[in-house]
Amino acid sequence: MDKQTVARVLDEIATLLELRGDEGFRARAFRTAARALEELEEDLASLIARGELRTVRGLGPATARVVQEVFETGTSSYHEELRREVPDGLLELLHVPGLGTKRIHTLHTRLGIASLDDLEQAARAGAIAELPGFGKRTQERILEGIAYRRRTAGLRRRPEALATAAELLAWLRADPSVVRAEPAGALRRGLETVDGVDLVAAVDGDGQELLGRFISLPSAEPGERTADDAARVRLGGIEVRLRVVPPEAFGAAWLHATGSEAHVEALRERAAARGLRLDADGLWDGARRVDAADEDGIYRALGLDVVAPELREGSGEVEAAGAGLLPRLLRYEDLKGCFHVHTTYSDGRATLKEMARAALERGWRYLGIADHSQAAAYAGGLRLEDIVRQHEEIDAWNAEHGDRLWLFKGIEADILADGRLDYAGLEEDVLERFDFVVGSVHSAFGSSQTEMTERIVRAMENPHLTFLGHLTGRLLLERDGYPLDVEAVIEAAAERGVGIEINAHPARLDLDWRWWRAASARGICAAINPDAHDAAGLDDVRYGVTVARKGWLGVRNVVNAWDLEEVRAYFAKRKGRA
DNA sequence: GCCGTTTTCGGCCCGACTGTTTTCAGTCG
Ligand SMILES: [Zn+2]
Repeated sequence: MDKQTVARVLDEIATLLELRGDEGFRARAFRTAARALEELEEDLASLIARGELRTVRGLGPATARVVQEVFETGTSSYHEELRREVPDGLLELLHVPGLGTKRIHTLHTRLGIASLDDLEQAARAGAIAELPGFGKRTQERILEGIAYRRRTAGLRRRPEALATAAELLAWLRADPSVVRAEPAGALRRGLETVDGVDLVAAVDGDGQELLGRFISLPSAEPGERTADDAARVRLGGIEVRLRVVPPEAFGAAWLHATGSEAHVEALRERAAARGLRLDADGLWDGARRVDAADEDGIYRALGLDVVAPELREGSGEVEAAGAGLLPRLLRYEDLKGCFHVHTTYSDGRATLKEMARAALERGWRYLGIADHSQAAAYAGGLRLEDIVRQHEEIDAWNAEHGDRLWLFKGIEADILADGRLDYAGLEEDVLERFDFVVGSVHSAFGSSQTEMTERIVRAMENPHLTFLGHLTGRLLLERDGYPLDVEAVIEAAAERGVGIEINAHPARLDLDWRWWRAASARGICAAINPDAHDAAGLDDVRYGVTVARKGWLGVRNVVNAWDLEEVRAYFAKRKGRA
């Protein structure tokens, strides 16, 4: 039982207390305890073994009891009691933008609302606007939030989908009848969200027995057969679709299950033009199977370079593959570091040195620290004295370890409502002290598209700005980004030589891959930034690499795939305009 | 619920923004 898990229970207790309408400071105490646990330098197990839990500042009798119980048994009776008391539906309502625990409590007690359906009914009937503290606008926002929730209900983000795929692939590959099993569909193409997990297995025999066991997996809800050679189950709320084929048909089956439809259609046309026929079972010359047990063989038989799964979106990749014009795509191994990493100086959960060591472990040559700026007060944004302290620590690190891992001094500066960068109004040129500046919008999401676009374009007028951070502000499956004329921003960024971040957090993946061909064509550089708040978060750059590949990007387009000296030169050139 | 003592209970709490108000509660990053 790790401290993160225990902290999550404490956080949920706090949320449940708030939903129940308890006095706010009690809930706060549980949240404080959760943070205290996260920031614990020491191992939780040894602390408990020594009976010193209570010595941790922020843990008192009640919270320490919960920690101890969760650590020993995996659950907390207090937590479970609250779960029984508070309707499950109330937790779901927290995902509706504009609704927090207080308002949900009010909705529950005044209108008996305990689910998304209840909420929708009440909003449609106009009952919510009548409540004190609520109004017409709030009611509208609630309906918008419900619609978004409904629209995205069957979708999953990549980490969850990949974990489900891995679990079932392991199960398939352990089966003696399975020759080969692979993921396919949108997951394999690297889409930011998927409506399910597609798997293809090559099997000895007809696979009927395997499909039978697949739909009655003990860990899944009972599934169903969808065709002679296919079935689907739901596992942890995710739909998993499996097709089984004989080994000689695997290449074509995998290709079809991977898609996209547009890509496969383009391949079919290409086959037809060569007098061949491509279907989900093979590539055919009349009745004769063209040898294509693997995908590569099919592409080659069609006179094409192999198209990486990420590019198979029907956007000219087949023509490019025929002309030998496919880009050499970025790989994870190309990365030499990354920027936009948080530490305990602001809201990170790992210290600067822990993050630096984690970067070393990954074989990186440099790391860009970028904590929050002072406007992000809640996130512990850096005040001027914090900046000085952090820069001293970075200088000391570089003096000692800079030959192995160089730390760049960066900051995630808020783009304020008027388009100024945080710190920009001060007498001394604070932003000048940094090697790079990531500019991000964290407030005033409600403005119009014109205002938001002007605000971000204005931020780019500050010559210190190096990268635009999570440009559209979207949170996948939580909310759309704010309204923004991305094309205009790209145009302005190109003119001013500002780079754009591929925020690699799996809930952001922002700027989206769909923009990157246009952006790179205008010479805009990408930075694959993990926005990491702990060491494990650094590995999110892998999701960012997928986005870059979907955007047809290669090493030259991605700043953190460059050598240390090149990055230094890039930053210096940006600063030179100041 | 936890802290910190002014040892027995009062104070805790980041600030901008929004929508609801007509001075502020609630949400959010
Ligand atoms: Zn941010």
